[in-house]
Amino acid sequence: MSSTIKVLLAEDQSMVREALAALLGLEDDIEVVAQVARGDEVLAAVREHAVDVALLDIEMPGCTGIEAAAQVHQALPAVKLVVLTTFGRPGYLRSAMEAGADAFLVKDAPAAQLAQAVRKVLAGERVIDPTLAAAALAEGANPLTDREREVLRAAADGSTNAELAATLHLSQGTVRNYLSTAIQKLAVRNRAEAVRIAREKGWL
Amino acid sequence: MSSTIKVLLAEDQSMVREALAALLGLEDDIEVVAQVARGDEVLAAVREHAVDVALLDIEMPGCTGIEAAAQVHQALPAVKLVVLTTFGRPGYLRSAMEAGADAFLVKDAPAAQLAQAVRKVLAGERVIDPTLAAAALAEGANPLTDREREVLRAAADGSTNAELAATLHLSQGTVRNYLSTAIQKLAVRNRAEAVRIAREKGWL
DNA sequence: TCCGCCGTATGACATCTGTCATCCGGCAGT
DNA sequence: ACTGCCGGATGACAGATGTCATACGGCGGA
Repeated sequence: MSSTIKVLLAEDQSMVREALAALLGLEDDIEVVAQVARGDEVLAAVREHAVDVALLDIEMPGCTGIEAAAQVHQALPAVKLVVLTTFGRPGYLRSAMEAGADAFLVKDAPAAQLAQAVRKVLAGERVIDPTLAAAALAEGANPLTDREREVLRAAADGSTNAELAATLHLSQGTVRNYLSTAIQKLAVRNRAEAVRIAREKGWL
Repeated sequence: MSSTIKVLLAEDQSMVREALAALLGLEDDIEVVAQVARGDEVLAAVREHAVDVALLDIEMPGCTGIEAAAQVHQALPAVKLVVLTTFGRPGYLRSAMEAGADAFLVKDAPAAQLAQAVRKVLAGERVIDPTLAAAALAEGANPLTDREREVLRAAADGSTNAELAATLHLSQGTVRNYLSTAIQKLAVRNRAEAVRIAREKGWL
């Protein structure tokens, strides 16, 4: 391999993004050819700059890094995808893998792993934290149905049943039913706990 | 000034911390002499390495960057303090200033501001985002009493009144009273919304 | 000294939430 | 064709939550 690895960085916080760029800039074989701050700008930037590896944060405006990964994976399957996240939520790992990600890193891993991951995915390897992989397998899949998830997500901001019913075009009773089943599936006592647990697991 | 500026970096996510170190390492006049991942390790590290400027993230295990700032400010008032945070919550800015911080930066500001802020605080200047300063002044002070805040914080995880009463050694009725007054002060409808709003404002 | 606020508590009341049984239509698998 | 699950709905009920009036001791300011 003679030429450098072309990397795109997608991360909404400029300071973190540019800091990561500085970090990768220290590596001789890696070049950050593009930076974006929104999920919905990833695909175009990857195309434009003939990127080898895209480094995607999950929490971004526009669309999540996981959705961006899915778009890139479908349009340009040769591009390698590294998903980088603050939260080591097992559900995120699962979704990232289903979206076609080649690596999944949490931001509290040592910085050296970043450049290593870039090189490894380019060599065809997959990079996943074994602890997290175990957790993802242990906890099983998301037990919530689509509707239950939507209602729970809408309830996360403290909306009342009446408001939920209005915004989701459902009857109040139905809202209560969905929340009730979600509460039972998550083995908790009330909607607030349900929201918290679903968030922690990356199921929201 | 002939010698370099000695900086301490406190940030719990290693990847971000080391990336910021790489960023600051590009500056000739700045040297990162210490890195810690916990708030409660800041003071000792500042002492040990004769730090000129401490760069503190707010969200950290052990204690928050704001608490760490207060400790350092009291013990070693000559050390300059830069508070760095993901969330531009006006209440955070207010607390940081009260704790003796010299600069307050949000992570989605341009990376170049970081090194600049380090130099400016050392020159005796204060660095504060004007928009955020305006927001902090506009929203006024935290209207919640100590107890109301504690109860609200304890309620944030979805605990029930009975659980709150038990952990806080209060009667259930008192818990309800505190939550009720907090709900009214924040002009919301229920505890979940109260938690959300208080979080957003940095009052929790 | 008196007023006001805080922390704490009680009781009563209205409303919201969570549970359960039951129902319907649609759709996928066997 | 039958079964099960999903989305959607109703009604009844129990328990949790939010509101209000009221009370008491302590403490700080006018």
